[in-house]
Amino acid sequence: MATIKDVAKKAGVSIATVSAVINGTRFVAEDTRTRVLAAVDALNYQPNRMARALKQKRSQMIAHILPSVMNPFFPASLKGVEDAAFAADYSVLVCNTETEPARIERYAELLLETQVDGVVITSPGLTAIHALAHRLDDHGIPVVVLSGPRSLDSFDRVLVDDVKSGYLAADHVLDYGHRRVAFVHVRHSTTSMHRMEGVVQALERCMPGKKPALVLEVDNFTEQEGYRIGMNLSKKDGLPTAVVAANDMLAVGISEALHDLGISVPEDVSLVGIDNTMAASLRPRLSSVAIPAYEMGKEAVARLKGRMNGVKAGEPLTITLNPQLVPGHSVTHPTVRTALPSGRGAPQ
Amino acid sequence: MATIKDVAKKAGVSIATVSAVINGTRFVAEDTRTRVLAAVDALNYQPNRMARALKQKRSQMIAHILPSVMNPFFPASLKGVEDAAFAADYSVLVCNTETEPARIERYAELLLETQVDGVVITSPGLTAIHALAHRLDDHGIPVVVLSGPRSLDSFDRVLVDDVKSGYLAADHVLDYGHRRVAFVHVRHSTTSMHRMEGVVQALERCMPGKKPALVLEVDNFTEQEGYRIGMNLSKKDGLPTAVVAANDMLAVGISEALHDLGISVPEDVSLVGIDNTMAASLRPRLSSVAIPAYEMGKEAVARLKGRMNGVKAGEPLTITLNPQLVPGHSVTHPTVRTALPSGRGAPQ
DNA sequence: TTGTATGCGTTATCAT
DNA sequence: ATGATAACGCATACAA
Repeated sequence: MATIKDVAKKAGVSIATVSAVINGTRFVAEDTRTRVLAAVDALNYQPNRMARALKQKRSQMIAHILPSVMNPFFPASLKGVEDAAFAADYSVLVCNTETEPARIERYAELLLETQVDGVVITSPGLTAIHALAHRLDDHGIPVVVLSGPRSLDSFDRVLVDDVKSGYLAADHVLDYGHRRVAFVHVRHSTTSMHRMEGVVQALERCMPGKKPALVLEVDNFTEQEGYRIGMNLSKKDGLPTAVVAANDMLAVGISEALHDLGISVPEDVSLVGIDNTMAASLRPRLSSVAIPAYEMGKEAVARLKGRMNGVKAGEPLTITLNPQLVPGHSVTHPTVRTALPSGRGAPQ
Repeated sequence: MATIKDVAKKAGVSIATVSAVINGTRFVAEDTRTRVLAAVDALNYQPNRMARALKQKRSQMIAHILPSVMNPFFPASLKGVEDAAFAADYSVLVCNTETEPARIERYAELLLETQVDGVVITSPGLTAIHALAHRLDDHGIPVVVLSGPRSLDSFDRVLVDDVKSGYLAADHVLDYGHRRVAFVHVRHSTTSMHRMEGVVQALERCMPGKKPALVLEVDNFTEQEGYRIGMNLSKKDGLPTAVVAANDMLAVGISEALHDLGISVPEDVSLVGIDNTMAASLRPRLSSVAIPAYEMGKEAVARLKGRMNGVKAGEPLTITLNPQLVPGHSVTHPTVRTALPSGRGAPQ
């Protein structure tokens, strides 16, 4: 690889001049400039980012920490992050934590060693994540939280209104006349908690003082957990007429379980998801609440850029984007047979 | 950030000694070693990777070039790459090209500037990709091709037997008695071409000399294209009894189109995908041929490590992994009405 | 308008 | 067994 020295020699100038023409950091006569550029071209010179980073103490790299690249929500936000970073000449380091504390801690070290300029964190609020965020912050590395736990409130955040997401989902089935609505909640997830809150609000508004939503708990946002709870859906107080799942992957699992139980969607049970990541692949198409993951990724990097370019201090900024209901075909009116014990005609 | 100098001062030794104890690069007395480690601990010292990279000419970073993070196949391989890289203390730079030549070219520059130690390329065989691969190679940067075009045959490759994938998919429906089999092919994709070849082989073996598969062409591996072709499935020679899609995303789109047309899977038409990425979310569960994307990612990094540690020259190595049929519920026996006028009982 | 020289934080060579 | 010091490739303060 040609170095700046080679270019300088070939162009018959000093390395300072070469640096100047490359970075436009000071005036340089037109003819020398062209000589330099010619040399650059001839030698196929590429500035060494490591050297530059060392000198400038900026690596032009950001990291994106995410719990799992297999949940389709994250590739979407990752793409947003990558697009924005690419446009701003930053590289993106992916850090897949699988929510394992050991990996998170290891990544904390790594990112510090790598001198990344900023970090976008998407993750449930594990203590390891809190430690990581604060550790980065202590070293002056900007952190933006994307759709994370509300407890990370001393950082810039790009959030979506989770309460509203839950509200929209529940409201949708209520609109269709459902009154026995179940919510499938993920334990220890603040996101899920907020979504549940929205569900509860919608029910309360629709039927003041009435029995609240039926809540079923699972351990994480996976299809497997959805399947598991789906198989047990009728165990507790009998089958609900509508189910709101804390996310789409759960909904997929639930749908599968219902299918295996011979219960059909939406004829017997209506189903709504949140995230709108898998809607198209479910038959019938899943009604879901879309979260603008891609935009959130872009926005997160925009914030990061702000902080990296000097806006050191100042109040933490929170941007909240809006979820949006995307109706599919998994919700319909409750049928007589599931509503009442009497006369079960097949209302075809 | 504390530097090696600070540590040296605090421990009352030279920086050479500190470096030695950190890297285990030479003997150092037990007591000084402990003093150094104490200082490291006290100052929370983290070696600067940029400086190290500059000196050693190795950045401990690899890049993963992929066409789109939204197709679930790629997150799977990305995870394999990331896992293996993480275990070997390498960071992963994601380079999402969207198969846009401009982005690919820009990434070529970037990777050279960043001095990545190796690159895993997953991509269709665009000329920009060829250029990138050879350019990296010219600079001595190891390249491993993961499931890419066969034309990149001067590089190490981790492939899957695409012909066999197609064969397995077709064989599956043939086993069920289907004789009118359509293949949905993606134009300009060598992967799709090989899969088609497998389909053709299976048909030829099953019905020598008979009319080959019905081939329908689309422009890329997306659900949208699948939907489009699905709506036109019966246009050409009438409805086939079974459809093999070049990948799962296409299958999802096809399934959706069929649903919209009132044609049910598998009662009216059997459907098989390839990749096994979305099987679980389709109802009925999609029968598909699994590609070991995760293992391929791991294997690719293993090869990369080999090349990065000295195995400079030598024949390009190709590893071929095996696809595997994963039956779902989207395939069944052809029904009388779609099959032949004469007597085929509905077996079971 | 351009060149010289220093230092960024490491590793590695050469001494001692 | 350990210390000085040069060099990695670049940006930049200071000279000229």
